[in-house]
Amino acid sequence: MKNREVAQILDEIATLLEIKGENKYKIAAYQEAARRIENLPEDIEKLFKEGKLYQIKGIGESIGQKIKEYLTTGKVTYLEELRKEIPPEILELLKIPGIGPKLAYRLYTELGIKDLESLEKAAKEGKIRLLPRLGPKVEQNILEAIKEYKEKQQVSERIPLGVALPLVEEIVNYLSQYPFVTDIVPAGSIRRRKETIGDIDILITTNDMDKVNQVLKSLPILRNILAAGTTKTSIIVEPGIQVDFRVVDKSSFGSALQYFTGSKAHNIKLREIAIKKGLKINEYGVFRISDNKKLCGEKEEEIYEILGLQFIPPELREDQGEIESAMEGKLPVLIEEKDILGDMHVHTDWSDGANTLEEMVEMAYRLGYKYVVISDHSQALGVAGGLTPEQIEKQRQRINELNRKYRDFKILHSIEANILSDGSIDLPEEVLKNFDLVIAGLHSGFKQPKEKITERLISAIKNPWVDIISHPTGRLINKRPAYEVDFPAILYWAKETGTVLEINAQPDRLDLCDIDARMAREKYGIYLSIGTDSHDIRSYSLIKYGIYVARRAWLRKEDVLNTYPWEEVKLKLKRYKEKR
DNA sequence: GCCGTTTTCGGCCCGACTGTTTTCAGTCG
Repeated sequence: MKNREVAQILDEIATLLEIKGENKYKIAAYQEAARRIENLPEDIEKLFKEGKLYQIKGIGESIGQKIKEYLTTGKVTYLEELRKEIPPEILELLKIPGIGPKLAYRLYTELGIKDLESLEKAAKEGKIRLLPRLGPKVEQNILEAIKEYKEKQQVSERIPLGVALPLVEEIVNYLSQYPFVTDIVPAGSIRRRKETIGDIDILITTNDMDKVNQVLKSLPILRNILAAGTTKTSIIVEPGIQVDFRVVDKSSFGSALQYFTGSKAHNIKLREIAIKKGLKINEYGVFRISDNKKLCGEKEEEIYEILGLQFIPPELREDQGEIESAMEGKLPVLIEEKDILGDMHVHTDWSDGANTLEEMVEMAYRLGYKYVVISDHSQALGVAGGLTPEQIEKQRQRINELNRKYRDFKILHSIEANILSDGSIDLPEEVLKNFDLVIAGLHSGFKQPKEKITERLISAIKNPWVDIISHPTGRLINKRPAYEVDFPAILYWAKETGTVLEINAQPDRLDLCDIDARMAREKYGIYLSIGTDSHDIRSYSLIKYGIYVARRAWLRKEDVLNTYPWEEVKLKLKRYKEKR
C-alpha cells in the first residue's frame, strides 16, 4: 500500500513550496491532501485503479495528476524540479524549533547555510546577527535549539503513548495535591490517545496563576523551562519530553479543553462551520460575530451542541469524517473497556511468560472477565520455550482441571502458533483442531520480500484451523517498521475466509493500528480481537491501549470479537462454522 | 491548489509569543 509514500511526497512538495515562499493556500492544499491520504482508510492505488481518486476530498486536478504520475511511473517530475531548486538538506534546518521556512530560506540564500553544521558554525561566529531583522537573541536561541535537538536525537522523535500516559498521570498526581490547582486535565494528542505523542499538553484551572507557575518550577522531573508566559508555560521533563501547561479561566475551561485537544484539522473544520453560522470559536469560548457576545465556553459539550453536532469523543477528532457523522447524528457508539469479556491473547510460564497458568487464570477471573484465552508459543519458537504437541496435551489436561474450579468463567485453550517460512503452521492439523481456537503469527523471516511475506500470511489465513492472526503487520513503534506486505490482499483473504485480525494491545505494538483496523472493519467487515499479549499478571491492564486503538478505529462493541460471550464468539469463528 | 445549502471566483481558522521592532513578520500549536 502506497498511501504513506504518496502522503510523504505531497508533504515534501508542500515544505519545498513553503521554503520558496509560495502562496500559503497552495501549500495548505498540498498539506491537506497529504494528511487526507495518510489517514485514508483505503488503499490509494485501489481507488486510483477504480477511477475514484478525485472522490477524496482535497484532491483536485493538479494534485491528482501528481499522484497518478507517481503511481504509474514511480516518480513526480514536479517534485524533482523543486528538489533541483532547493537542496533537500535545507529540510534539516526546519527540524530546529524556531527555524521556519522563511528563516531557513534566508540562511540558505544569504549565508549559504544548508545543514546543521554550517548553521552552528555561523551562529557561533556571530554571522547570523549581521543579517537585517536578525539579532544576537536569534543566534543564541538557534544554538540552544541545536543543542536540545541533538539531545533529543538520542531518544526518538515521538514517544509512544505507553510511555507518555504514565508520565502524564505522574505529573497530574503531583500537581493535584496543591489546593490552588482546581482542575488539571491532559489535552492534546494524549487525550485523543494517539499511538505516539509529540509533546504533552496539560490544562490547568486555578485561582492563582503565579502559584501554579511557581509550583511548575519545582516539578521534580523538570529539566528546563522553555517559555513562561501569563497563560502558557512550556517545559522539558525527563526523559526529554516537552510539556505545555496552559493556565485557563474556569469560564473558558471547556473551550480551552476543546481547543487544546485538537486535532488541528478537526478544529479548523469546526471553526469553518462556526463562521457559516455567524459564530467564532477560539480557546476562550464561542462568540457571536455580530456583537462579539460570548455564548458559551465553560463546558466542552456546549461547543458541539451550539454547532448542531453530536458530542465527538476525543479519539475521533482527526477530521476523518467524524464531523460529518456528528452532523447527521450518526456517530458510532464506541467500544469501552468494560465491554471486553475476556483477554484474547495471554502467555504463561509454560512458554515464555513470567507467571504460572494458574496465576494468569486467577488474575483474569479476578478482573471480572468471563473467559481468558491461554495462547502460549508453539514449538518453532525455541527461544520462547514454544510448546511441543506433547506439552500442549499436558497443558490441555491442566486447563480442563482448572475449568472445573471456576464458575461463570472459562479458560480457553489456544496457542500462538508460528507461521513458518513456507506459510505452513508449525503444528499438524490433528493438534490444531483440538484447540478452542488458534492464533497464528509471524515471528521470523520479517526481511523476506513482500510477495513472500504476503504469501505466507495468506496461506495461514486460508488454513481452516487458524482463527486469528496476531500482530498482523509486525511493526514495533519507533523500533521496527511493519514488514513489507500487500495489506489489501491480507484483508481480502481474511474477509473471504472469516479470519479475525488482532489488535495487539502491547503499547510498543498496537498492531493493527487505528487506520488499518478501521479499514479492516469498515471496508472489509472483518472482526477484530483485542489481546494484551500478556506475559505476566500486571500486563492485563494494557488492554486499555487496545481499546484506545479500537476507538480511534471507530469500532463499536459489536465489531470486536471479545465483547461477545464465548458461545457467541464460537458462532463467528471459522473452525466452528466449518463443522456446522 | 481546492472548493461551493448564499459562490465556478474569491475566499481559505485563530491566537500567543518572540525578537526586532516604532507596527509587524515569523513561528508555533
